[in-house]
Amino acid sequence: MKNIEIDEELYQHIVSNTQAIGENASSILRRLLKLDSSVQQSAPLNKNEIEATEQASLVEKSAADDTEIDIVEKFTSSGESVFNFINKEELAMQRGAVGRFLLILAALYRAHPRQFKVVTEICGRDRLYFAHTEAELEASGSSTKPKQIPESPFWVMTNSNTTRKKMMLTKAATSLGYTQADVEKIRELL
Amino acid sequence: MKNIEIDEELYQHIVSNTQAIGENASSILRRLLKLDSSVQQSAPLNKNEIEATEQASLVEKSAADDTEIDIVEKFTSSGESVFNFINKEELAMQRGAVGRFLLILAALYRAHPRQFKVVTEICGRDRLYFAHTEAELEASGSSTKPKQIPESPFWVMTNSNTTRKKMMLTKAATSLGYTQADVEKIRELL
DNA sequence: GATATGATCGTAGGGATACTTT
DNA sequence: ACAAAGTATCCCTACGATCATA
Repeated sequence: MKNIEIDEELYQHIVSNTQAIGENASSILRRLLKLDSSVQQSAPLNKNEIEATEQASLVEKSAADDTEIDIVEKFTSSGESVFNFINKEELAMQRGAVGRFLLILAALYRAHPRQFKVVTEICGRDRLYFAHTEAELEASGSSTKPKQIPESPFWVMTNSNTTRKKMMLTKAATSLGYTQADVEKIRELL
Repeated sequence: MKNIEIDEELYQHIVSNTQAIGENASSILRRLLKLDSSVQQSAPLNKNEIEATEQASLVEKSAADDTEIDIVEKFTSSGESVFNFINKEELAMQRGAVGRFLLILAALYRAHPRQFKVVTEICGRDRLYFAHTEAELEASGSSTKPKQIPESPFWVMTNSNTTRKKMMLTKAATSLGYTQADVEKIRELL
């Protein structure tokens, strides 16, 4: 993802062409510029079709990268990489970074429920970032805004800027054994 | 100045259209979007809007006050009711009533794109509740908080309590020809 | 300084409720 | 004066950039 700076008026023009809740700038601009979008969002695909498509492209991409064959095979054979638990549309629908953050973490947990506890070691100078209880996080700082990772017994600290949330994701994915390339992909989901 | 986040590929597309050393993003985008560099033009109609407009005028000409028969025929022949466009999980995921409200309206629009314009007649004492543009709603009151109904050319007024939002849904569903029982089901989705 | 981390506080959305109009 | 209907203010919560601190 890249950030560009544009003037107020142009910004309003883009915003006024939003066609879906939570639609991002890229999607709007691609429509306005009549560029192909990688994901066709208006097509009435059902869930199975979407999943099939996403998995296909995932395998394709990973298979092309021969330095990481071992890990790729492990993930794809067990079917347990985060990418199998990520729903792009659900992500896109989130109002802010916190929603996406939690969704990505939930996917990581679902893919690695047993190893997930290693993320517990990721923390700041004083503050804990991940824990099993809300209270632990609250006790480690002020206004940590703990949130439960959906469908998991873990909690995360949420009071940080987006940069730090990305860093947290990066560390978590790395701890769980993802390759540099996949870590990057995960980070960019936020 | 505003910052927007766009994907890598789109960024490259924009960069590759630079026409002067040091040209900024706004300037490039304005050229690509064919926007005047001094005065904001009104947003060009998108495909949906154009289609809706054409369809609307057709309906107007052919069936001015026989809307109901039209609808009944549509139900029985095509079997396209809102319930085919409602995704319960998506609904449940919404943070507040506004999100659900918009999703339900979007489903109603998808099920009845041609007849949907009848909802335009639903309004309060001064405020318009539904319209084709944000500006119309804004002009009809203060802080009306207009929101676009996703994937549709319609906008709704959003600054009301939940009770009124339910009422709006009830009226909309009724106008579109749903039975008392189905109207009730739709209302309760919110 | 320079860097890393913390957490305050400005901003925006949501919608109940107090207020206004009929 | 009272009620009903409708409006929009304003309080609350969430988010996360930015400034404070180590």
